[in-house]
Amino acid sequence: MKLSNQPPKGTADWLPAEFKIRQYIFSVWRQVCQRYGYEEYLTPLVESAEIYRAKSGEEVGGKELVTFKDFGGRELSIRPEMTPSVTRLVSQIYNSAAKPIRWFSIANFMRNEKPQRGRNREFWQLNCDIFGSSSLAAEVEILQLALDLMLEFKPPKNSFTLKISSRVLLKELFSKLKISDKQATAVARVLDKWKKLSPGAISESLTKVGLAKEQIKSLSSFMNNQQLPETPGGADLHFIFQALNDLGYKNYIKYDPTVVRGFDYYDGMVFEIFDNHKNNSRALFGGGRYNGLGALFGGQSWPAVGFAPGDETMKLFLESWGLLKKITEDTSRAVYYLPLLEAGLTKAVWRLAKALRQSGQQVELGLEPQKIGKALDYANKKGLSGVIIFGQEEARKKMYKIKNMATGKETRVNL
RNA sequence: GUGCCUAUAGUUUAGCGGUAAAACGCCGGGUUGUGGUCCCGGUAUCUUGAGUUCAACUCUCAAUAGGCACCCCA
Repeated sequence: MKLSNQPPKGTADWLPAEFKIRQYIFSVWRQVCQRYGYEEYLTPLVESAEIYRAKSGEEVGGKELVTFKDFGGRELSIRPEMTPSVTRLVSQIYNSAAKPIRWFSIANFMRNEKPQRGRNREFWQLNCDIFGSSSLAAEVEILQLALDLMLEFKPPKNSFTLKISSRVLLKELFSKLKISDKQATAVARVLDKWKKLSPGAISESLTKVGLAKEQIKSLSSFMNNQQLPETPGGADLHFIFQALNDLGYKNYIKYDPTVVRGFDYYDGMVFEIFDNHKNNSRALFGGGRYNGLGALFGGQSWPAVGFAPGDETMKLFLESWGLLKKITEDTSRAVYYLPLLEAGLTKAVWRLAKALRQSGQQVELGLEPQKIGKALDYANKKGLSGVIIFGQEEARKKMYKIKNMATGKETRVNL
């Protein structure tokens, strides 16, 4: 029987060329986070399945969950998101840790869903969070971090927009309109799709939830108003906008009441970063404040604000705006090729390779005897920066030559 | 879960009812210690199964795989 050499559906192999791209994205992420003083952490690939069932919602914590049973009959899941794991981690150390806690991680996740453009079953995410601060300064920092993560890739002007709103605004509005807590969740779901659904479909859905015409009208005028409402929640957002404007991010940020986000656990500021490219018009990633989750593990709750960009959407953004050319076009490697020009020199060549490596050089060794023409051809195709010529002639003179593949120049080095 | 599209060398694609082309890649040679160019050669049960036909890579149906959109979500 012939086995398929394709990776499982919804997963991807990273050949060296692809690996280079991912490494580039990850290293930019890591650098920017460290610049803000964030510390890196990692949790196990699997967690008890019930953590996700309790928290991640019907799809992500339900049929999209990849689970198996261990020998003790415990049901485990491959993580579909980081938030429950990091919440579990923080709950262990929260009381004794110096606050605020600033953490980030770069990890892979699995969701058993139908793959499509920008969405795979296995994907990687950066997770950034601040735990233990209720100050609006935490919101400002998280948003600034999100902006800097984008800007570090040197995107063109107007290539993306940070859209900000707050769940508090909805809360205030719901209370004013006398919408019950029971209705609130369902109403928020509908509002989340404001731009996708037609006005008719929206009022139909809202009527189904039990809202009166007047209530729907008020909701609609709120959603279409580009001005911040004059409420405590609006004042908080105003403070955030003011701070980001002062820091020079004015051109990238915008108030947008249609940003609601699907997850129920958001209870303060929420935001999404939109790709403005016409081929790729979508939310790249989002996040916000979620203060209530700590209680999941029995303890008290604590303030938290964070976000999580994914590797696939980020790569599409970079590709669309032509920001990966430098990475993909430069195939050169600072590696020397040391061919075996004579079978009799095998041991001497191995010793030379060892010595060069010990001095810090990257050396790729020829495994079988090879003509010098072939060796140069090989180094060329692999994009290696130089070839170390060490044959009978050189051995006799107790020296070797380094040939620079770009310039063709040879340098003699005595052994 | 719903809908649409696609399937030909390693890769990207052409092709016509009469037994397969190109480019690039890879391997070998031209060129036995000096590369990138050039030249020559090699590299395909046309996804699988059934049907229509004298004849199917080409038409029909099914299966399988992949992609895209919805749903959901980052």
